Amino acid sequence: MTDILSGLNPAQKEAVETIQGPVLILAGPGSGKTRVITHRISYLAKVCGVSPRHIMAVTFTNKAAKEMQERLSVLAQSAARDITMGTFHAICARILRIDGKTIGIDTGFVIYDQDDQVSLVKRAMLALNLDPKQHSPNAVLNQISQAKSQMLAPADYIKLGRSYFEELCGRVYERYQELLKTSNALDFDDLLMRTVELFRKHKDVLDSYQARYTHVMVDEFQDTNLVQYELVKLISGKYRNLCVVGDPDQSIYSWRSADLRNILNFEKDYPDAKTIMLEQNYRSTKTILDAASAVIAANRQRKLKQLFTENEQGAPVTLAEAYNEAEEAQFVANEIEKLAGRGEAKLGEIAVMYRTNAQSRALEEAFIRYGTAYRLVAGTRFYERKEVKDVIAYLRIIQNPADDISLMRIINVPTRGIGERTIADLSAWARSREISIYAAIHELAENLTEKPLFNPRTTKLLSDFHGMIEEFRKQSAELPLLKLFDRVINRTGFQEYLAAMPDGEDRLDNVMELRGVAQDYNDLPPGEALPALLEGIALVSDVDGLSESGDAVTLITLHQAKGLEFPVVFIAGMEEGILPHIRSFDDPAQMEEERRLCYVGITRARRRVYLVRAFRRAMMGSSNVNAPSRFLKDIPDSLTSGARPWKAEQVKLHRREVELQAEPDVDVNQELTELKAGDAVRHTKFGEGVIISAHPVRGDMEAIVAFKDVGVKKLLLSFAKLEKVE
DNA sequence: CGAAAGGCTCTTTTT
DNA sequence: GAGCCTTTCG
Repeated sequence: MTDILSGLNPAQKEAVETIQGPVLILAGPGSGKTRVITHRISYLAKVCGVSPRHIMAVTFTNKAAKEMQERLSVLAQSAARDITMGTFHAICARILRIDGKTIGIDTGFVIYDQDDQVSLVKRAMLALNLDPKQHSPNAVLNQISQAKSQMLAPADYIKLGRSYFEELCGRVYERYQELLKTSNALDFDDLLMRTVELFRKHKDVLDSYQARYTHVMVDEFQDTNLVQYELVKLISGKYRNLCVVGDPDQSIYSWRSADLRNILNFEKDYPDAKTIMLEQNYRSTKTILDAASAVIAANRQRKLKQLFTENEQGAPVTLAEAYNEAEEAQFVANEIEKLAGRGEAKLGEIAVMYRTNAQSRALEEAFIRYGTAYRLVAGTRFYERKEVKDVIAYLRIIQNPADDISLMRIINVPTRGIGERTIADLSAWARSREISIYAAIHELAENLTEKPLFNPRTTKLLSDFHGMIEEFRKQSAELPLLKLFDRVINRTGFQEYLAAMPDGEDRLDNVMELRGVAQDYNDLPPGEALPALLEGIALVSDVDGLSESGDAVTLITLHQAKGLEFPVVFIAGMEEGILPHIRSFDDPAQMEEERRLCYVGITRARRRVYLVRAFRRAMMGSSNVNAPSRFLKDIPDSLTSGARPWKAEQVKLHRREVELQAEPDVDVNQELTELKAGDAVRHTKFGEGVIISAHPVRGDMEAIVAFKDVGVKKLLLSFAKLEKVE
């Protein structure tokens, strides 16, 4: 047991040993937080003899939960598995599967993701004769989600409604909940809110959970919302051994209703709480820590910490600038090649971080050109692909035919002659009777309606579809999951349908990848495998797929990077409008969050940080000139090296230099590079024109040319037969 | 009804 | 630049 405490500093030791009552651990970046949590659990189990069954540990991602479980090597595997560990959403889903029926939730419920939620909002709006083009369904959904995060039922929300928009959202919210109910579905917020509802309405259920969980721990507490806080208050209510760990400076999810007040007010809610500060950083060099501190120091909403490190000074933070995002990416790829070449860092030790997902594209292209291995952290993007979602929709319908959103997705995919008109009529009819669409089809197919709603042809089509789904449903109880999966792919004609598409092979690959995911569940009994698979899919997070294996550069958003660390970190897009993001400009609170985001990024690094910016950046088609990020100016010169300050002239000079550089792996045809903006040219087919712009692309030159007769064209100069005209 | 083509909006971040 | 929706034609 001494080994559990050995190697910990006094603050860490205190955090591990304080197991009675409420505890707030304020853990700066790199302060050994994860270590403290795992040691604390080990300590509880091994030293204090607390049964793992009585411990709950809430993590921010599934990956964090899995890793923690692995790190609990002091404990036997089976003991580690007995600990309730996972994200709030996963834990709540488990609770509702077991006890949800007490508040009227069917155990077979499906979980709606963002995509499904938007579709559902649209349906709700259409049903209310509201135009989804007038009010963005996304904005409405946002309001609904906010309401749910404050545990406001539609009626409560409507009462509060002040503006016209809020009144509208209230009505949509009401209908939205009705649709969820008929679809036997819960959205992400429901998982949390309805668990609270369960506990509040059914004291006996709450009692049983309270009796079980003598010790509750919550990681990343700064990113919890009010419902989540309420949840842990309830669950830990009997024993009050609640330990929350977090860092207000790393709170970056307010847009998801995370509420900084949770952590700032914890001591008020629990006056007897013990607060422990972990202030020694073991991760970063002194320089990196100083730079990060300089950035965060400008925030007003803070709980002050005195971070320090005994690590060496280390290299200065490298500042770099590029003309545009392509050049920025090239700089990053080039620099990584140098680092790897010098043996300074392996590819797997390097991460490139950015504010928006769209920024990954240019970086990927550069890495492809350089032949640099990389992995893009975007696991859920895979599940967002059409073909993947379609197959999932079939699987969901099999488990839960009431799922209208999934049904609408696939009722005519692949096309089977059930058109828009039919679907509209069907859905209106179902709504008028307050039954699900599938239930309506069922009645048609079984001839349960008094008078025929559709012509014989349509009725036949619908009843064929019904027969097929019924067949699947019967098989799902008998067949192993993979067999069922294959049956669905074949019987629906999905395979041929994809094969016939232009990019069919890729899409088929994706479906096969999904099959690979299903394989993990294949050993479960037929009745259990499908629900388990669907729940697994619904609750994955992006970083969950991030594997340690393979030597590759990690491309990751700043949000996803929270909780991770890398020896070398690049942050790309250090520009006004990107980081800080333009949407935060008019709101000081949001601006502070951008600052925290920057802070999180810098503090991920152990040895080296590069902050890179582009002078010009293409966004949503058009190209903008961006000023350097204000955060760069907060880092003292003494900590940095590289380009500064930025002047337009310098950028232009730099640009010229880079243009003169040959591409790294391909020789650009000298003749091609001689064509430049303003040159008059002649094309064999398009006739005469003028070059508007020319820039290098993958060892080639791409030119935008305005032709006299045929208008503006984009051409690759190696292919296009362009002749210079004097 | 279905395929193809053109026009439109959107992108912050995600369990 | 891309996915989604609408329009148009067969």
